[in-house]
Amino acid sequence: MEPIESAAIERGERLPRAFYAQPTVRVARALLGKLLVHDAREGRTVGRIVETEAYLGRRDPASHAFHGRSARNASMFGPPGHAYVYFIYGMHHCFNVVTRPEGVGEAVLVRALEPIEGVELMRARRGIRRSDRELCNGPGKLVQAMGMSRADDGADLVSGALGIYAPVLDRRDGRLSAREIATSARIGITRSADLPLRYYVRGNAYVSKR
DNA sequence: TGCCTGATTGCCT
DNA sequence: GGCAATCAGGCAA
Repeated sequence: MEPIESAAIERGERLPRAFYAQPTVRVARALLGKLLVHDAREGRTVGRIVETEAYLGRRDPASHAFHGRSARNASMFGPPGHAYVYFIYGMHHCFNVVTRPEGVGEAVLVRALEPIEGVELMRARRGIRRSDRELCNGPGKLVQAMGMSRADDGADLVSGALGIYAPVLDRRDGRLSAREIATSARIGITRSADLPLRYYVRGNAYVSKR
């Protein structure tokens, strides 16, 4: 993946609904290198997705959807291309992208971003003394830095203030080659802890854990 | 660098 | 009642 040249990485096309409806593992890998953009009242923040995890719904014991639909996970069962934002550990939120057709209940957790634009706004939200590397290198951190909240649960990523774009870096539109993507077990779970469903950009300094 | 722990609250096989 | 897809800070080495 190309390094950050400046704050001026050009946004390309916004990802269409069909992108999110694909198999969850494919979406989790394809999201690496894409730009998450949030236009908030205070300003725009943009981060390049460098780490994701796939959660495979009712066939995955580690997924919130494993035991079926509930009030908390309802948006996970909704149409693809919407956000699933949940509250965890009494103080943090995590941001997921809903995949597959409505009713299936699968999603991709976004675990880390490389800050691209609005870095000072991110720093203000996260605490002034933080290095760039500490702004978005974890699922709770990036939600805070991007100014997202539980209010974004269910938000449509295809239209609205929160969206994902394919950057115009080169002819590949930010797509990564297979060898640029590393795979590991998912972080912080106890069930199905051995499954290799975490994906991250190999060698990228903004990933949450090596 | 890496391990351990406290904080804090919504939700429930 | 117990646990959870986390984070930050403290301490030892």
